[in-house]
Amino acid sequence: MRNPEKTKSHILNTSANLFNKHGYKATSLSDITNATGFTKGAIYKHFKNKEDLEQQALRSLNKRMFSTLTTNIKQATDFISRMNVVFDFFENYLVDPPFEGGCPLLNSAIESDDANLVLRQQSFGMLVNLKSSIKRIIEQGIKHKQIKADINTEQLINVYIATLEGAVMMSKLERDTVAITNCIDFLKKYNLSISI
Amino acid sequence: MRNPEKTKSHILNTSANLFNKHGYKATSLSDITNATGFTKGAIYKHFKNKEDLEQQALRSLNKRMFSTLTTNIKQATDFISRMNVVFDFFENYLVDPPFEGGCPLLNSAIESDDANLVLRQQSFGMLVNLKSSIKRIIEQGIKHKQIKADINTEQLINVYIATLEGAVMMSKLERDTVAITNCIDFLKKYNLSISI
DNA sequence: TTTGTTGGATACTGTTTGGTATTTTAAACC
DNA sequence: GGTTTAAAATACCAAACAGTATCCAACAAA
Repeated sequence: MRNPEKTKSHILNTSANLFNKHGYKATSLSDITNATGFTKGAIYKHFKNKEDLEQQALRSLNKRMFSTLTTNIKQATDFISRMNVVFDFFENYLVDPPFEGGCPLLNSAIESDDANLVLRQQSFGMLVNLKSSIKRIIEQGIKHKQIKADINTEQLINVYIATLEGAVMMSKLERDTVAITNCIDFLKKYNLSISI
Repeated sequence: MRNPEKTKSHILNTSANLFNKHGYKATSLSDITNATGFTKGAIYKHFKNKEDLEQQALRSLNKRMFSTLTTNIKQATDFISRMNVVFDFFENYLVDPPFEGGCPLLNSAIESDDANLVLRQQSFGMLVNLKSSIKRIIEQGIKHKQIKADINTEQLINVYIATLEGAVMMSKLERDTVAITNCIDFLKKYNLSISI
């Protein structure tokens, strides 16, 4: 029962989880072979080298992350409920995680430095995507007069993301959801204050 | 010209910078010997093993972090200016960094997992310290009627730290101080809104 | 049934890793 | 000035690492 595509996606998914949970540098090929049940032969059949696997794994996490986020945003109809989707999404990293290890954007951003240029660029790209998703929500909110028009959009985007990502870090470190729920409550209250 | 104490502190400081910049796992002993000019003999004379060095290095970063923060807080006299000290402190991670690589709390919190228990506990301890520093500022602010008494102290602490840490991550990734200055501006405006 | 192709296992390699044993060398003391 | 002590350099080690070469076995096509 051979299924090369399934093999590749299995390696990709499990290694993505390992990378996100333990770090890219800290996850060795033998960790991956142990977790997948496949051997190095299978890995090097489908991926050029470990760096390539790391990049494709992060891209996979990226896709998983944004596919659920954007579909959920689309189902919401106004500013408040759309932002609540974003909040739920971050809260789920701790309450009902789609994969272990917290937010892949946060993790890859912190780990990647100049020695790991491509990974850095991918993290950067994820941040750009997240920003533009939120930007759309805010601009729609202004356009449809759901929130005040005089808000500083770029600033608010940065505040949302910083607060949520920082809260994920805190709640993960404390193994306690208080930080993330506190931050979300705060942001929700703020959203009400700018609502019309 | 031998000076064992100086040797130890030199190894400690340079390795702390390397750990904070490139990661604990990613920094090898040969990286440290190259950066310090000393050999493994010197390292293992002063430190039990690499793990011990990592822990002492993080403790050193912790001290450096909180010594400047607490002395600066003491010099401020009211809630607004004390919180501005905290904001400046975080902003300096990007504007005038005391050491490379950003916030050691954030970095060690993200990298450390169950495989690195002691490092995790140290990160946790740093977060606890930071929280209690801010808690004191808020409580003093309430006590001296500088801010409203009905604010949710624990929530606000979490919001401050999350926003600042998240902003450090963003600004570091973007190589741009906009995120951190935006977040600080937002928090300053909030502080004004709760001031009496 | 045989043959060609390719997915995946196995065996192997050179390098780097953290760590140790030993040696050299600088200072301290008598 | 010779001897002791300890700091640091050197030389080594086994294990782990990423990566490669080879081999085997499953499927497809003939």
